Amino acid sequence: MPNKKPSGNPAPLKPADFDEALERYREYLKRKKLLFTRERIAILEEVMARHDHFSVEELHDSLKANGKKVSRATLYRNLDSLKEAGILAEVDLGNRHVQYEHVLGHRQHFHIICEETSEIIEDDSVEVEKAVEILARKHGFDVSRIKLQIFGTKRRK
Amino acid sequence: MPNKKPSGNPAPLKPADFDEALERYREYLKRKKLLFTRERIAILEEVMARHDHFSVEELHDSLKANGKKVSRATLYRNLDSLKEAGILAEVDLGNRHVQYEHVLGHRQHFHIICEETSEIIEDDSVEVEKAVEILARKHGFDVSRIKLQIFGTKRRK
DNA sequence: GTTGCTGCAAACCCTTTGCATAGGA
DNA sequence: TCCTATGCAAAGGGTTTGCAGCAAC
Repeated sequence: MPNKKPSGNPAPLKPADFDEALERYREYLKRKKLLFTRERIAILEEVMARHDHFSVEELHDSLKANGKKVSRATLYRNLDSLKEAGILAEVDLGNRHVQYEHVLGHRQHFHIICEETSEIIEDDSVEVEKAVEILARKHGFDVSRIKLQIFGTKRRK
Repeated sequence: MPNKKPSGNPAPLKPADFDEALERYREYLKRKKLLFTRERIAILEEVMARHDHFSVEELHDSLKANGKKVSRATLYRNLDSLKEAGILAEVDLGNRHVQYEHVLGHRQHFHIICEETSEIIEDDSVEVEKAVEILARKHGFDVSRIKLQIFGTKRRK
């Protein structure tokens, strides 16, 4: 099933978010004793510039389109560090492809996926968060990340 | 990260569940004008007999171990129909491998995943379900399936 | 008997890896 | 300069597909 652009209430990305991401990534790299390379910055820029869900291939394409030459191998080698740094997250949209979205500058949000049209809505809910928190506590867990996909169909009036 | 067996409050599987699954699958196949083959039944048996999370490879192994020869190709070709019939579901345990669990005979449940030990706990929560329902309604959605993964770490006392 | 399903093996696609070279610190 | 990161191309692993034979109905 094809993917549509998400809609709903995504939190806006402030211009300062790239700087924050850069700072965070720089600290992460230093902490892990990894180098601050031109390719890593290019990938970070591209990740922060995209506000949709994208595959590795699409990220590779948009890097190329913007004149930033980064090989696929390098891309793959660096995605995990962006995840670990809390900048990037994998999303499951029910379509068997690994897709990503940047997470810095966006509120926690969940995905509501229409099984008929593949429309994707993003939204958050304090009530869901609270209920999840209570469920986790019950088992002695401290929550670090919630992945929620709601599959269903949109009612037409 | 390796996988441990899930624990928590999984609903028990009644002996009648296989019959129910068989009936449901038979109806599904008839409706879709697909044949009721020996291989399809063997796969269904194996899927219903396993109460853990399993990969396609593991399912193939246990079929073989039980003397049911089904080729990998046939296995792959039929998993989608089991999903569509509402008997099987994919689960995301954060480990980049596609895994399955049978869903018939089990209550809806969520996965709580420890990021340190990979321990997996399964449990449900009416409160979470209600909050999700409300979130979906807000966008005009009828919910058909909820996938929830809670990542965190288990507190040690 | 007809049509769809299965098994095999090859093809495919996405991701990872080995190695020589380039480039941060 | 030292050592890590990159690019390339090849390897790897999981999944899909074409085709000939086989099994449901």
